[in-house]
Amino acid sequence: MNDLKTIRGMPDLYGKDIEAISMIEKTCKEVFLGFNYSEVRTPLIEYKSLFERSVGESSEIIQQKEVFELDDRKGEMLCLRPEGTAGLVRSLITNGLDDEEIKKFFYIGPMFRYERPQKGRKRQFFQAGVELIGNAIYGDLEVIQVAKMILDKLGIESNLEINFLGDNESLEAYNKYLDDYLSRSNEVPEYVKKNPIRALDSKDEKVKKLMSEAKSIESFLNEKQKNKFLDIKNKLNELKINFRENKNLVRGLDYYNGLVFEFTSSELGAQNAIIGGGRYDGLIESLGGRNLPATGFALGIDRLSEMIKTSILRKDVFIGCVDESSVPYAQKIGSQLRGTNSELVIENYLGSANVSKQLKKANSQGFKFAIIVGQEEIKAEKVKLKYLEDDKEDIECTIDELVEFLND
RNA sequence: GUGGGCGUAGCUCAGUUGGUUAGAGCGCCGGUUUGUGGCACCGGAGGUCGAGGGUUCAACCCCCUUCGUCCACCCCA
Repeated sequence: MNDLKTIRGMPDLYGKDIEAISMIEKTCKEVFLGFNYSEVRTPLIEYKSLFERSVGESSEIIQQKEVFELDDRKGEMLCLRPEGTAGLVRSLITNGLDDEEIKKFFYIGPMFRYERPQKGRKRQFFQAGVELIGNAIYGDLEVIQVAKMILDKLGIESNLEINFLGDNESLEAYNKYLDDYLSRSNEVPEYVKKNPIRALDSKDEKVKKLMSEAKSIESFLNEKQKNKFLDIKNKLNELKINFRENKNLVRGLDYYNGLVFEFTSSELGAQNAIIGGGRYDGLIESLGGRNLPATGFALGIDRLSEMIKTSILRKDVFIGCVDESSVPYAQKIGSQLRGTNSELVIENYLGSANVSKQLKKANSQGFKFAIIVGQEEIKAEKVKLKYLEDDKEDIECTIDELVEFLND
């Protein structure tokens, strides 16, 4: 009965939706490769325990059962990956790549979270991300530059927010302080009690009011950490990258520390983060690898795609036919054009509409040129090229001349 | 997991206090035009009214259940 429906939060993507998504993926890939990051493809399914150990027991992803679980028939609990970093770090360790050399990786692909869908939030969604692993000087800055370049290339307006969380010790101390501080009130929601640092970006008015009197995370940083943050801010200014310091910015995954950042957009409603990332210095070691520092970010491809409305596909030549027997000649023209220039988008019309309707189609589908072939053209070994966009005279020429013309 | 809105043609949506044959625009197909587009006109196809149950002489409309979708909480990219 309902086996023809898509399942909740996992729509079919077609038309403009997928146009925008694949264009963004292409742009991401170009930028990643341009910074010499190399691709890693890890499986969509991993042991669930991997995420319990990385993303963290206290994160909502694990807490609220936001992972799609499955049984492997041998009693092992598996799950669809809810994010990309854990799998990538796992593969680094699994394949013995966690040596001292600086490594730059990227990934693009679907992620899955069992959440209630809303604007900018699906159960299957697409992320692209980078991980910069090893003792990289100013690695935080490079990663931000990569993110910024993607947004610039896509022409997307956004705001960059940054914060500095310190190391695992200072984070722990701050969490302890908050726990203690918040326990004064009995109006603190459950999720804040479990992970007190979440009180920082809570939208709950009572929590907000309480937090306005609390100490900031800054007061738990030592001199070295404060200087590190100051240095990063100065360098961002030198790079002319605008940012806003947001002392309430925290990330939901337990492994983050040090510099964290988010690119946000006001166009997207409540789910306004389009890129989020930061440092995760302890993660590799805690998963069983070496003690290597690392930083990275993840980018929400679906969210960006909602900000791109205009069609970006270019269509060049529509080749139609007067009658069935002209089709082979039309296909010969088509394959010659494609053979000399694989960038051209060429439609060989295969339907049976009359010439007038064929031209209407060519026009409404946004082609730049149309060619209609029939017996006259075949006999004369010529083609007539019509301008659909401009009001110019038709061009009559041989196929070779046509190839030459379209390659200019 | 919580709260609220919405499910009628491929798309966007009308549909009266429950009443006979469920509509429009866009798109699609055909024609006006048997070899020439953007416009216009004419015609056509396409619906188990999301699904299941109930109330009723009668349900797209009321009730229950369920699924999907949207918005917010929450979470995060």
